[in-house]
Amino acid sequence: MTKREYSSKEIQALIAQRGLKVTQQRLVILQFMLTRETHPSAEEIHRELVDQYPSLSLGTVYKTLDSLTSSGLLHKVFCVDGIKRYDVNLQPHAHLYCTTTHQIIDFEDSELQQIILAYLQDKNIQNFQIEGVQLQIQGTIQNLEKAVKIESALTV
Amino acid sequence: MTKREYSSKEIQALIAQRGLKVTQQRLVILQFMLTRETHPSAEEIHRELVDQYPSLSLGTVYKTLDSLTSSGLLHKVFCVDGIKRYDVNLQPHAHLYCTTTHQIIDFEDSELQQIILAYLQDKNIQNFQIEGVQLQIQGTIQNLEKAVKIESALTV
DNA sequence: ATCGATGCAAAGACTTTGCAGCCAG
DNA sequence: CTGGCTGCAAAGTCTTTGCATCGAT
Repeated sequence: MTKREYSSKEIQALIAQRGLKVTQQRLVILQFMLTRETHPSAEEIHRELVDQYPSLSLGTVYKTLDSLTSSGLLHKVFCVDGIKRYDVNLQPHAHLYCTTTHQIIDFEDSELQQIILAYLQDKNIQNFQIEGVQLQIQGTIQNLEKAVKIESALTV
Repeated sequence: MTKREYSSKEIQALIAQRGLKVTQQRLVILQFMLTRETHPSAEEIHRELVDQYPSLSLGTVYKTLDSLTSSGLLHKVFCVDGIKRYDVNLQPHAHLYCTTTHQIIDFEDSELQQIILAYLQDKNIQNFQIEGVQLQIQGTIQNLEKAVKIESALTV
């Protein structure tokens, strides 16, 4: 599964289009999220970026994740461990959750999203206005060695 | 959507079968969970029970939820709000999550579960052994007054 | 120049832990 | 009895908030 690369210009545009000021912190955090397949928490993001940007504060990471989320650039991920995690949300996708390693990996499949949404719209649930669906597929990663390789290649 | 009633004897048996001591607190908390369609957090459970059982402490609620979860009587629910919630419904089902009130309501639909599982088995995801799926449907409860009525009818 | 964004620190919310005493088995 | 469980309080973790200062537009 490959993510396309985003230039600094493109990332600036994504932020500006939402009416947010294009600050160094927002650029850095959004860029970080765009290069990740995993779904880091605020603390993980801060820990990974603070070496390169020592003045970046944890509070700013939280505030930035909030504003990027309310402007639709990120989504919160639901997760049993009770920690808020974030996901760059450019297309709808499901999550593979490994019950052994607790990793969350993207599973992009627009057909499946379509099927679920179509089914639900057809059902026409009483008194509930659907905004979206999130699917988590629980299981175990089989070929662990290979999976870890993929992971580390992505997180360089 | 109707839940079957459980007698005190049955609830005692559920606890004892797992090798846990049958204490007043565990009885009360499990009974409370069994009568709910929603998925309360530890604090909500405590708030609702403390009037009737004034000595019940919040710490005990947390510990009880932990032991009931590790013995398989409850499940943790995946939830974007970062709060740990628990679920007693042992049949597979989806959750309706209201982004306004943060309520989680069960949505039982075995056909939908079948459709999703069949689709995924057909896809035969590489290096991943599926154990199950969890679907969260995000949106807003429309007819709030009516919804609250349903709610209170269920929780008597 | 303006107003939103940042950094810092303090407060807040949620959860876990430690331990003395209690009670189910 | 006795080992597991409870209640209490303190500590821990994660997140939000308030405010002076800064910087993008």
